[in-house]
Amino acid sequence: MAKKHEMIYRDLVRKITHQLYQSGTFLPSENELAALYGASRETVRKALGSLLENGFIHKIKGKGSLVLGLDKYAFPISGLTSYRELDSLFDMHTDTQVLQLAQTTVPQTLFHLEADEELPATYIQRLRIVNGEPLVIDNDYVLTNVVPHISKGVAQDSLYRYFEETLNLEIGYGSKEFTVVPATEGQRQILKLPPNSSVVSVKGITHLQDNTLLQFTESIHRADKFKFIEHARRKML
Amino acid sequence: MAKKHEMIYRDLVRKITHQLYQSGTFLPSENELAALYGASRETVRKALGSLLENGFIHKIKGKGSLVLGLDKYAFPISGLTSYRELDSLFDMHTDTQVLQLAQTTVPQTLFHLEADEELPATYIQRLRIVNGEPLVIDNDYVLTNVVPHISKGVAQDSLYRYFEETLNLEIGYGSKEFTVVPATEGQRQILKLPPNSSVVSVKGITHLQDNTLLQFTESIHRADKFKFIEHARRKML
DNA sequence: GAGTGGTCTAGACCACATG
DNA sequence: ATGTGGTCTAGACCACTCG
Repeated sequence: MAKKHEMIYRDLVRKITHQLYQSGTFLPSENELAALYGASRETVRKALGSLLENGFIHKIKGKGSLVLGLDKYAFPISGLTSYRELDSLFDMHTDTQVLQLAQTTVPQTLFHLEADEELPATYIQRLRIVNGEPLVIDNDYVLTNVVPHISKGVAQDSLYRYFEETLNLEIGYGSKEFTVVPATEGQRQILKLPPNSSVVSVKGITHLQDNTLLQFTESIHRADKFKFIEHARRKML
Repeated sequence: MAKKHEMIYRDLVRKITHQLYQSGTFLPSENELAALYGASRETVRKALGSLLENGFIHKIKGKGSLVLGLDKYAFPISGLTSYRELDSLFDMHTDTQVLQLAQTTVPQTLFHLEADEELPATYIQRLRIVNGEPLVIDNDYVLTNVVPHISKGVAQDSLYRYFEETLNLEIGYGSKEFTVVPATEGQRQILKLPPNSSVVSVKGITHLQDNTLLQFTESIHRADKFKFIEHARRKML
């Protein structure tokens, strides 16, 4: 399962992060890379496309692929959504507390569902504690017709690992919506927030590769600790 | 300047939004589309890649390209950053008020610059009023060595239009950082917010195609009106 | 003019889904 | 067995940059 353009992508990421290719310099040309990796130019270009998407390089026509990475004006990291995903990259002494685990249905108003829909689901509420501070409340609704049962041990560990490694479900795509809302009384208590605090609500819907609806999520983040960074290219469409 | 894969992309977007291809159904196969548009399959695939990126379709191996768009569980719109970009898509009775326009240097602490750097820039502060409500304060610092002068008329209209159409500058790429912070006294007054309000700060850096640093921006959004939606595919890298 | 990235092609083989 | 998308190739022509 080793796709060539992914191998090239990973190798280039490694060489950039290890500064074998330094920021401010140009990568070898596409033809040179093709020769280097024994690949066609289009395949190299696929790898470079991934580097572009993730903010590692910027391409300049007629000149080459400029390494960005550690540019002095660049913001720290690209494409991460809050601490939940930060945890997996850095060591942050993260703890997870399972607060609730029960059978219910997906709350209709929260996710803009039609009034008459009843979607049976396992409700999991978890508190994410980073460096001793309660930072995030994850509220997950996992549809029962896809995942019949979820144990406390699985909730404590990782839902995604359970889905992918044990159940062999393949995550496909999803959408997320970020808004800032006043904290509810319950959220204030759990996150130990002062009165009139705001939280960042990240609502998400996740589908499997085969388009099956899997999961609804609302993550409640302490607003003062929330950060989202995005790298964008000018879209010419 | 009509790139084939863009033409195909635009045509497919049109047909999806006009429901000639309805959500829940599959697009014609890649081979059929190639024949339809008189293009090679790889070119069609480039167009489909754009549709994928923008959340219009989901591809399933062995089956086809599933149209999403108006799926009943999908969130409304993908890839937009708040009202600033919403305005350009919908008619929203938007007004812009130029509050300040002056020569300064880019504030060092705000954008994590090194202490000894002095970047001369034109500072523009603008208030965005949507449907009579003051929603966003845009603070732009446009580097003087790239754009020597900006008139009030230009600030009132659109900086980007001026950069691209009049000065023929090509926007390349940028990064954005979203955080939630307490409103300053000045922001509270301008946005007419109650005490102890929070705002969403979107800090951005914009580069030109040739990698020249163009602009620093901090947009201050009313937190209760801010929304950001993202479509994500499972990344297999 | 030589080198670069941007686009496009016509073919090939594979893994997967479906009947 | 057929059709689908996923990957890869070897070549072509273009627009751009730079000496």
